[in-house]
Amino acid sequence: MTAASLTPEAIVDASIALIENGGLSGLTVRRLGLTLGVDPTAFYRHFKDKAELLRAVADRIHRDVLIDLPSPHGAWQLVVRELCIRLRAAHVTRPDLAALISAGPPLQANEFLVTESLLTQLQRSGLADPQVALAYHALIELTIGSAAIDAPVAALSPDDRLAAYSAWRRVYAALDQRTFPASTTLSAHLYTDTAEQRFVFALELMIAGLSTSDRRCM
Amino acid sequence: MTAASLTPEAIVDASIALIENGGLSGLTVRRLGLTLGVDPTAFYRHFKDKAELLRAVADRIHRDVLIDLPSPHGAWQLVVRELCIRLRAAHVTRPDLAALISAGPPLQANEFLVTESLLTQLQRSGLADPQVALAYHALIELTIGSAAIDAPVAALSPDDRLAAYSAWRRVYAALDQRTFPASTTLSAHLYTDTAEQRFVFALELMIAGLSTSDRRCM
DNA sequence: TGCAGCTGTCAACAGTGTTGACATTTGTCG
DNA sequence: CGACAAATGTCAACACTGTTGACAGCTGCA
Repeated sequence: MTAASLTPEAIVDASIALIENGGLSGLTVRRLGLTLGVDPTAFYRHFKDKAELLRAVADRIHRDVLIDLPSPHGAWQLVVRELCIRLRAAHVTRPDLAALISAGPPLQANEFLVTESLLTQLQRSGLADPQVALAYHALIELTIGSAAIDAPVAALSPDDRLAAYSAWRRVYAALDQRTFPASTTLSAHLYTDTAEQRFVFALELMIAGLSTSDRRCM
Repeated sequence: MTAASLTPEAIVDASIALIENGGLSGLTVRRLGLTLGVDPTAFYRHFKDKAELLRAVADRIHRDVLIDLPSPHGAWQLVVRELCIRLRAAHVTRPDLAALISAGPPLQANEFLVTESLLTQLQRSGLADPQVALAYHALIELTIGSAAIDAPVAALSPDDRLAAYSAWRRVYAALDQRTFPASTTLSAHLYTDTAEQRFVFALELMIAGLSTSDRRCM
């Protein structure tokens, strides 16, 4: 037992701090020991692996998704919307972390809770059970995928981010107009606003699709 | 200038081969030199970085997305559907590779072509230009995100994959029925069929949403 | 012929995750 | 209370990783 100077919680805290400035690659076993004032390998007394640590970090991040969720009895569309926006935000603020959420069931407590919340809301939509499950997968893939893609940009300062966006628009605008007519024409509308706004558009698209019963119009 | 025994093309070929069995982490500079029968550091004569190599690999993968694309003059919904399915397939067969496609404009030729194709089709939908751009972002995030999430599972053998899926269903089924009523009830419908089928459901949902003009029904 | 540049080789550096042996402290039980 | 066992932190080391610099050889061109 030993009145351990180190606890799993403290290690996860330090890990998140390291990730928040420096990205996922900023979290190394040696740096972890350094910030905790402890030998690097002491970490292995509390976690089997670095992978196990990362799972614990992911779970900690999921913890904040559910607190103060506005009444789960409103329109299911709004609750689902809010849930997904929060889930994305939780991932996007920790660069690269979403990338390690592979397919598969959650292995930690808080992940189960998020899943349960989403499924509960989708059940209220009146969809049949198989469709509820499909809708769940669809929302998760969009949400986590969006976070994984945007995380590197989200790590930039607001100024740098806007600069990056306008630079990217310019890349499309500078293409040859003959071979890339659509790209050049639309360049002014690509990467506008924030990545979250663009995500919300996609999310509402998907939720709207779930709301209409006759959704097989192709 | 020396009848180089090594070419960028050959290096990219070997890199893809290494990635296809062993995932992204299977591609190391030393292993690359080993399979090419050459000193590991010879690689740096043709690429500035490993990052530059990865960008070249990504572009090579995008090359296969557009070939033999069925008539780009059919219903735009069907062409977009096919494009996204191919794009996802191209990424999912190379584990972890989708993860390195961060936000931002393509930097290589073939990526520009894929973007141009998608934008062209979306223009045919009759949406206004800003909505076309938003739709493009939405589809890309869903497609690449889905690939990034499913890639690790796709790397398994078919048997192992089905085994994993049923194991995951069992995880949800085994939860406490009181605190996780939705998860336990729906466990039989989670992770059914293939990941691609589930993706197609999400994709059709989104395309259907784009097809209806009055899509703001929340 | 000679020079210049491209190309592959070798040794080395700083960094990574991880393991084993060792020492110390702590809690539990006879 | 004393002794044993478990838990915890320390240290050195291993097998990796990407990357750099100096060196040597070959090529093509002036």
